Amino acid sequence: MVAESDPPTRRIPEATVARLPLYHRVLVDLAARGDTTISSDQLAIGSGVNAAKVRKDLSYLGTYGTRGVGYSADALIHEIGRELGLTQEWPVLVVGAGNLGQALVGYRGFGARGYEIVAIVDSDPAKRGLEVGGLVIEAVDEVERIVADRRIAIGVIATPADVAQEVADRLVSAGVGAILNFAPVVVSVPPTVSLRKVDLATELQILSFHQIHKHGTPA
Amino acid sequence: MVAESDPPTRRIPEATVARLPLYHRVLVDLAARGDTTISSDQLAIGSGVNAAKVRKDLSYLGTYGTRGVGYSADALIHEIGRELGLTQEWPVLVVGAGNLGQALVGYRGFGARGYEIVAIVDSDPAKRGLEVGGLVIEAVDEVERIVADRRIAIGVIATPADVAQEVADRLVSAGVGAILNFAPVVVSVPPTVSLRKVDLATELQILSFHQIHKHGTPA
DNA sequence: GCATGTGAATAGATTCACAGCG
DNA sequence: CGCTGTGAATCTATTCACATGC
Repeated sequence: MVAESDPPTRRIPEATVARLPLYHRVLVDLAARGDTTISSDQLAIGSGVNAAKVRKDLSYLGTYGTRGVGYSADALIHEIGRELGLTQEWPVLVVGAGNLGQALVGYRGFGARGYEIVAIVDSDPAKRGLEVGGLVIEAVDEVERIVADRRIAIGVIATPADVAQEVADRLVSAGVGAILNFAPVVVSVPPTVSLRKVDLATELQILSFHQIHKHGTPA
Repeated sequence: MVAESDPPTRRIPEATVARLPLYHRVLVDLAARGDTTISSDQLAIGSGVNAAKVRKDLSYLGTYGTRGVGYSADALIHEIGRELGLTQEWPVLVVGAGNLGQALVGYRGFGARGYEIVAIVDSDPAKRGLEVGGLVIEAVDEVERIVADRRIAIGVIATPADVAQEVADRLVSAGVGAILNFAPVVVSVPPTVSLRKVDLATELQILSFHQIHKHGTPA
């Protein structure tokens, strides 16, 4: 006989990964209201996705539900949190202390615990030494030191587009393993580095596309 | 014989729509450098996607390329711009004048022309009348008037999560047809309204997921 | 009985590979 | 000959529908 020891941890599809943070948030909310058991239907309603999808997504994590009953809120919160890395601290470095960079620093909590911005740098010498949201703006030259000293794994690019690639290169060679890019330009990084993009202009353009193409084509 | 009049405008897949802004930006950049003809390979390199995908995407718009040559930069820029609605003005209303709302207003140009923030409102009476980025913060009660007077089609939610749904409802009933939601919560809107979400915490969590699951599972 | 968990079916997106045409 | 445009193949994601087990 073949012993089936630990749950073989199936590979989690990317689309599922993108929904886990959502589920986590909804679960925390429901648990805060006192719900201790949560059905896929409740989770589906709270997160705006189909219940079958919820179940399929959660099945990739293992078997945390009870048939006829639902999922244990605590167990699921714990498990999703573990997968997402919410059990550890993720100090974040922001590059670029313009409008956006400063807002990010001011955005205390960042909507989620564990992701604290611990440093912000800018290439403009005039900005150096200024305080923003409790942090002192440092020089870009300090990136390597900051990443090493503070064990930074995630860098945020909040610079103008034209320097974004060079900033990305610098973050990567300083040892950052993940980058969140707000600059409206495609940056490339080695395959070992994770990269995500947040692009306001793109979002607005997608919205106006849909406005224009509302079912009966308007004027 | 059957006359085939205008290009039957195939339905553009959502994944393609999301890439059109990217192509547009790359094309504008290349055209600014003097390139008048652009191949799918060049576009692919500039936008970081596969060349076959570029061609397939562009084929949904119609036939704008010349075999053996490439695409006319001007023609493509014009056509993509038309699809995305870049030929018209899209006045934007921001709800919430906290850190993020103020940064958005200050983010002049918004990375793209045509999407100008023309008003910002906040529920806090103490903020009313303050100027931010050339705009005076108005009361939330003014939303209906502002949307009607300024012909606002796109609303941006930059409030805390707990009021996001009520803000969304208000924007919808005021007549806004598209919403960009920055609050870390799922809001629902009628199917006639387009909705997109930008969620910093989610992005960071996806990044840390990938950090943790870097091929050889680390400690 | 009831809600999970999951194979099977379907839909959607990406990639391949090459015919078609300037 | 080179690059577009596109059917066909593949891969990924979603949805269905029901067997499974508390």
